[in-house]
Amino acid sequence: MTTTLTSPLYYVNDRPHIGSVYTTLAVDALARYRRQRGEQVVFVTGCDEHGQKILRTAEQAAIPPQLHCDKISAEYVQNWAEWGISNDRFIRTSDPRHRLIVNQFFERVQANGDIIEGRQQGWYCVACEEYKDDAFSSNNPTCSIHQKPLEWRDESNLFFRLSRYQDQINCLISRDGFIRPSARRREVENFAAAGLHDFSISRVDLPWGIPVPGHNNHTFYVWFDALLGYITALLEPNDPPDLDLALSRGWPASLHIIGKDILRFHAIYWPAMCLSAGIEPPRAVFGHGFLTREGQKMGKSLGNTLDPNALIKSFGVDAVRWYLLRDIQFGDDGDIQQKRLLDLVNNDLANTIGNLVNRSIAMARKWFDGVPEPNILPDKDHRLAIVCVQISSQLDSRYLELNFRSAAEDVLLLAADANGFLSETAPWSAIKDPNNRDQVASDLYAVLESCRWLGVLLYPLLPALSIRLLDQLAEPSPNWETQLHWGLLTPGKKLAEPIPLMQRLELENEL
RNA sequence: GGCUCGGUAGCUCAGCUGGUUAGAGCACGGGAUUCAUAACCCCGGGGUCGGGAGUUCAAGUCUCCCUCGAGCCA
Repeated sequence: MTTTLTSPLYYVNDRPHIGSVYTTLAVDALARYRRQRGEQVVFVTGCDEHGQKILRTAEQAAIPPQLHCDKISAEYVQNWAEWGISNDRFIRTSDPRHRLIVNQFFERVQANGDIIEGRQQGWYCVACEEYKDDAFSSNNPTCSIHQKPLEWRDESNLFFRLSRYQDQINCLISRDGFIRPSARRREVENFAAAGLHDFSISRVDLPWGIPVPGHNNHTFYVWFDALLGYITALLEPNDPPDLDLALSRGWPASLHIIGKDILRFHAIYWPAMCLSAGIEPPRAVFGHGFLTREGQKMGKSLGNTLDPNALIKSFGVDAVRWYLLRDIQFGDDGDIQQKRLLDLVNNDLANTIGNLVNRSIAMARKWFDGVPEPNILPDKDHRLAIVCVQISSQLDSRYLELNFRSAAEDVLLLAADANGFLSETAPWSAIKDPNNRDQVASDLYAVLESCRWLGVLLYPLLPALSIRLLDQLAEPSPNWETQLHWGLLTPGKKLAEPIPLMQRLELENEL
C-alpha cells in the first residue's frame, strides 16, 4: 500500500520563493513522519511548465521556452536539495512521458462524452491563466490580483463538462476530511453550490503546451495538463508512459498539500476530471495559508520578498525549517518575523534541546567516561520514560492533523522535562558523595535515553539536527518503529566530546 | 452587495458541547545554580477576552447589531 503525498507542481514563471519552500518543507515533514511509521511513501514535487505566461516570460528574456523551463526547474531541483527535501519524484510537465499520459487521460474523458466544443468569450488574465467573470462591467478591466489589464479573448475551445459532475462533487467535498483544514470547506462548498460550469481545457494558437490529439491548433490549458503531472510523476524512472501503470504506482494520492489559492482547482476541477476518466479522485486536499513578512504582504513590487538562498545563508536550513513549522499553525496565514525566528531558534534549539544534549553528554563523559551503567537501569516506570512514551503517542495524532506546531511543542516538552529532571536531581552535587554514584548513573542514563528519544522524535521536523543528535549518542537510527522503546541506549558505551547541536543566532543585519 | 474565517497578555497563539480567582511559549523583571552553548531551574508583573445590547443563576464561550482584518463569490 503506497502513500502518495504531493506538493504543488510549481509554476516556472519565476524562481523558487519562500512560499514554495514553506509548502515543500511541510510535505517533507509529513513524508518523513509517514516513512518512519513504516509506510511506503511516494513524495511528489515538480514543476508546471506550460502556458502563455511562461511563453511570454521566455520571450521577454529572448530565449526559447524550453530553455527557460530548464533553467528555472533546475533551480527548483537545486533548491530542494539544499533544503534537504526528501522527494521521491520530481516531475516536469514538459517531460515527454507526461504528454503521452495526458493524451491517454484525455482519450478517456473524451470517450466518456465529457469533451465538447464551445466558444469562450471574455476577459482573460494571463498572469492567472484564468477568465475573469466579473470584468464585464468595467470599461478598462484589470485583474484584481495582478493589477494588470485583462485581455479580451474570443475563441472556440474544447470544454470539459464539469456540470455533469455537480452531484458527485457536492458529495465529495462534503465528505469529512476531504477538504482540510475544515475551515476552508465552506468556501469551496459555496462555490460549488452556485453551480458548476463547464470550463475550457484548450487554447488556440498557443504553441507552448501539449497539443490536443485530433484538434489542430489546440493545446491543453495549463491547468488541465499540470494536474495530471501528479499521476505522471508516479511512473518509475524506467516505466513506459502508460496511464494504468502510473496509476498502479500509488494512485489515488493520499493528500495534495497546496496553498489556499489553488484549493478550487484541486478540490473541484481535478476530482471531476478524475471521475470522468474513471479514476478515483485524491483522498484529501489540504490548503495551507499564506506567509507575510513583518506584517506585510510579500511581493516583488513591494521589494520585500525573502530569498530562500539568503535565508539558508543567514540562518541555516534547520533554523528556518524549525521556525516555519514550529511557529505557524499549518493551515492558517502566518507572519515571518526575524526577531521571533532568532528568539525561537535560540530558545528551542540552542538552549532547551541543544544545551540539554550538550550538558548530559558532558556529565556522562566526565564521571562515567560514556553512557553510565547503573546496577539497575531505569525502567519503563521512570518518570522520563513515561513522558517519552506519552509524547510519542501524542505525536501520531499531531501528524494526522498536520499540526506541525503542536508536534514541535510536544517534543519541546520532553526536552523541558529532562532539563527539569536534571535540576531536581542535580547530578553535579550528588556526585560529590561517592555513595550516590549509582543513583547518578541511573539518573544520567535516563536523561541520555530521553535525549535519544528526542533525536528520534525530532526527525520528521528537523532531519539534519536529529541525525546530528543521534550521532553524538552513537545511535544512528531515527526509525520510529524500531527505536521508540525505552532502554535501547547501550550502557557503558563510550561517547565522543559533544558538539553544540545548534549555534545561537545573532541578530546581524536585517534580511 | 452576499457569504466564510478571524479579532484573548508587548508578540505568536490555546481555551471542547457556557460554570471555580482566563492559560502557554517568547519578550520583560527578580531569585537560585554551575553539569552545560551566560545555557538550565524557580518566582513574578502584565489581559474590562474588538465595541454595544440581549438570553441565562452563570458568557471569552450562545443570539443580534456595529467595527476592524484576511479571503471567497457576485
